[in-house]
Amino acid sequence: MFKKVKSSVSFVKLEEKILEFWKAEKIFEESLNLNKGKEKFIFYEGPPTANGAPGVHHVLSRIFKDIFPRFKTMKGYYVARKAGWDTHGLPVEIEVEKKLGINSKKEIEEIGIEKFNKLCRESVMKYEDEWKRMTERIGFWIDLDNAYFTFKNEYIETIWWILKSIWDMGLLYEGYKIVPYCPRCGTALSSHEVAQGYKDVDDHTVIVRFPLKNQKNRFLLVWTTTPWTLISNVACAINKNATYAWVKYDNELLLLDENLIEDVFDFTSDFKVLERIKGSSILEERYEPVYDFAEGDKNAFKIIHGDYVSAQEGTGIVHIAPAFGEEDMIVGKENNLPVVQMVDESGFFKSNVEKFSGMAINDANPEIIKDLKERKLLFKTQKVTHSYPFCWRCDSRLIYYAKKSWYIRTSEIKEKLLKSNDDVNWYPEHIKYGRYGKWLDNNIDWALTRERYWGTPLPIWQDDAGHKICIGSIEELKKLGDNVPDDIDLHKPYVDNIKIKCNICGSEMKRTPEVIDVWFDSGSMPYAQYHYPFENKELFESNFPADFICEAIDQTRGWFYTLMTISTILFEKSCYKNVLCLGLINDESGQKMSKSKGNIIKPWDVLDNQGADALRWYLFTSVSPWLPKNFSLKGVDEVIRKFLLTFWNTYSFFVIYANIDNFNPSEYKLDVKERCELDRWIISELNITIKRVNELLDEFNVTDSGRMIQEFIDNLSNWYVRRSRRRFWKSEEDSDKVSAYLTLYECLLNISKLSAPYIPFTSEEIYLNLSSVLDDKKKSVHLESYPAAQSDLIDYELSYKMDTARKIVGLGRAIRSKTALKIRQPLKNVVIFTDGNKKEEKAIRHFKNIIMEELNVKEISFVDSLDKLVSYNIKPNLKLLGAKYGAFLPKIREALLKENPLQVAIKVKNNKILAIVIDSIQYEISPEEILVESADREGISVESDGALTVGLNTLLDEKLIEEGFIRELIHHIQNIRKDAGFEIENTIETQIECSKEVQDMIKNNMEFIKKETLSNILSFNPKDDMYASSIRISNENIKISVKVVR
RNA sequence: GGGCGUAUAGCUCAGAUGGUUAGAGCGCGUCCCUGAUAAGGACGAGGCCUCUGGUUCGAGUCCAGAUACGCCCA
Repeated sequence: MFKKVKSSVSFVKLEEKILEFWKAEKIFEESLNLNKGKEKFIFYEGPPTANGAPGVHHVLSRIFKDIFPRFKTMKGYYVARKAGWDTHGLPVEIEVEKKLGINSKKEIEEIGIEKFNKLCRESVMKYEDEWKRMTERIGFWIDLDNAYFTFKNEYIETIWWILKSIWDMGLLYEGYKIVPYCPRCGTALSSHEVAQGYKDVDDHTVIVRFPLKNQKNRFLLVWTTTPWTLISNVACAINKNATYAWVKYDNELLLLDENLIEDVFDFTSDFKVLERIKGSSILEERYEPVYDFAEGDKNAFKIIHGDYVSAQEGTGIVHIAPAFGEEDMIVGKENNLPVVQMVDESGFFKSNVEKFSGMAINDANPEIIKDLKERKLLFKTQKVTHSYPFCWRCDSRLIYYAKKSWYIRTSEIKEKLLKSNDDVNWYPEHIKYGRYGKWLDNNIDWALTRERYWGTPLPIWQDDAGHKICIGSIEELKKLGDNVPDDIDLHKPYVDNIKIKCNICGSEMKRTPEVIDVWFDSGSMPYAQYHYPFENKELFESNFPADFICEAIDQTRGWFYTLMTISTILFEKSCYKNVLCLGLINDESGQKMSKSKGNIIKPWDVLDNQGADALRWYLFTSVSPWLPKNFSLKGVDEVIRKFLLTFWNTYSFFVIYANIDNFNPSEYKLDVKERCELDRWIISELNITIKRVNELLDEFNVTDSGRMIQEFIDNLSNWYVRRSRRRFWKSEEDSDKVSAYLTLYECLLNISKLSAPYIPFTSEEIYLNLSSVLDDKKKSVHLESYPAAQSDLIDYELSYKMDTARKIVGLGRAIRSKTALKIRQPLKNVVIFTDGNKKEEKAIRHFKNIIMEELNVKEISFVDSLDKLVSYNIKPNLKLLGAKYGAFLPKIREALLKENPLQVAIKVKNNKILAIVIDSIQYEISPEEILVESADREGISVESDGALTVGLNTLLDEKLIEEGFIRELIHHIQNIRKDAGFEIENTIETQIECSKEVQDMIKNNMEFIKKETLSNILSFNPKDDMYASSIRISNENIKISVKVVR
């Protein structure tokens, strides 16, 4: 029979046992083999970095990456799941720097790149074990043994092939752009790093007077927060659509945005607006440079237009230094402005900046302000507080700095990218043309290179004459390069040692020193994971594009973008069709989890105490995946209590009774149509659930489908099983009992399959036990087919009827609660008013037995008018009538109270005017002047929900009281049995000591009591060897003794 | 500063296409029920559905604006 089930269960232990089972029986491998050769569902794993410990947010993405492959596998698809690891980049380098106790490029180069990169390689998989352990423990099925690693030669070779393709298309170029740069560390930072370091600081902003060329006493008022950048000034930007004003002040004419006059001249009233002009009218005007390092460039020092210039702050005239600002660089390019770079890579002014030569730029600000003041060019300085980025490692101010680096001309393929995006389904949808679409719309070229060490080297060699060649494979490198070792490691410094002879001029070409952005590594995974096109051509082609990818929402600008960009360049389409975005995880109070706040929840704390299924279910169902989650351990506990345990206990109930009855479901067959209505109802509910869950999962909707399963479990446990309990208890085996067993069995078995992708452990345990009696059982629930709904078993009308019956029961129980009449006390009847709703009435009649049983009443009846349930009191609205009739009010009141309350109430209800006659004079009383209160009729108590009203007859006669008393007595005997520790199936002897009256009542109900309490003997002679307990029912003292008999 | 999202009970969340009295779970209080259950049921307290305008016979829902928070980007 079934394996014995304890109702107390440790999910953590259970899961560990299942993990061993999966491993021993190679269930994952088998689930793959099962569908080999069948239609594929293609999943791409976005590679995590394993040089840090995994957090809860990693669990989140990994379980969402798990559930769909599991679901699709059960639907018969072949779902390959190749793991991958992101292994390059600054995070790895920083980890090693920390270990070495250094933090600058200079120190790295002193140690030697060879040694440094060796340490990087070693540190990359530092937390691999913990990642593997976590991955397995949460039940994420992925092929870790054949994972791709971005640092492997084969992987890099594919990237080289991609880069060469891009090079051949003419989309790879070297440019001069602005990067966030830490002068102390000598390196550009990634945007992610910059975002970490914003701080609010007080800065001096300055307004400087720029003299217009050949126009005496006319000045531009130019605003900047970084005076040191004035050294590199080459232009001033205005907005051509804005209106500017010439303001007379101190015998000079100053130009600024008309909307900012008040702000700028707030220190004086001694100014006068002379003229207003359109911005466009002064475009191209020349001015005298404040600092001239443009070396006579013809285009420098004029007024240009900048879209972004606004009247928000400053003067509406912005100084342009293309070397130190991205927007400056862009407008600089548009206007052919020179880039004047007067700052070296360590953040010091170069030697030819006479007055400030060798000065650190941040120290130079006061000096420059002083200089401007002396030269009478300073108009005003002001303090402002704004947020500014600092280096998160060394806390020095970052600068935006023009550097040479390599770019992919993605702006040129923007239209293609937009088209690729059109074909992608985003979850949630708004990302598609919102955050992501807008990002594509504003596409700028991809800054590809980093001047770092541990990364994929850019495969471009060049000579002094600027001739360049891009290498696309190891073979090509060996062919063209000098002395390339057979086992060349494609990383720095080895690859840097290779020289190539230029085929144009014959001189020596050296590799450009940069490595590439790690995001290019991960964006290349569709190809590089299979070493395409050098190997596995067919394998790649049959696994492209992906049906499904899933990562956190911050990847819109990361992996989601780089994947799509590379595939669009190579194949003119997106390499993924469906993408699910996940929200961030905060702590319980909505705070970001961070080390400094100490509010980090470690996955193991949850996994070791509450278990993986509880965590999975919590993350799946608590809130839509893309919304931020406030993680709460209490929430996980609630999952255990409300869902897992309810499921488990229903299952345990079934197994306990099936074992007692030796019931083997595989030996019976009973068509659902021949089962009783309650059974057909729950089977219908089951199929509705199966249908909806399938539909929702096809739309990648985990949350709603999970909630549906939970609701079904609740219905199964708290209505179906509760209603059916007696059917399982009864000793004879008839078709009703068989029907009950089969129905509950089918529900549980189906739910174990339906829930398998969500809670792979618990579902496995339940499935294995329940299916053990079947001929066509599978070795694991995960090798089963996913349940498909049988639409002929769905009966929506029955659902409606049951809902209605349950509504009545709810109202009836409310009345009992209100009137303090226990359910055990039988009542005469329940009376229902449906206000003419025939459908509702039909439903109630249909389930009247259930209603009567649940409410413990003898009869059920309907009334066609509410008056039969409720009586009315009417009262004059004294506030209104008083104002109207004043002293005559008492007479009105007297007359009103003589009226028939019911008829008045009906009039008021129908909004009709009531006419009353006092002393032959007719008075008209409007409905709002009368207050109607409904009250319970004598002996009847009501509750209503909308138009539906339920009344319970609360009058008790002697017979009902006796019956209630007996039920109460039985209840107590049952409790005493339980206290005495008897088994459920034990038969007992019961002895009762009580008054004569109670004895009479017991004698009247002897057989019933004996049957209910499984008492063979029931009499009034207590003995010493029995378990005894004294109770009190309705002021009667009763002593009950019990013992087991054979 | 820009883009996107979110805002409903103390907490976590539901509330197609506008339509009676805005719901559930947790927590709290008071009862009730219980021979699968660590459970279940009833009642109660607790809601300017963030705010301000607008559209409409009617707005939590649609529109505009504001505010706060989050994410992304400057």
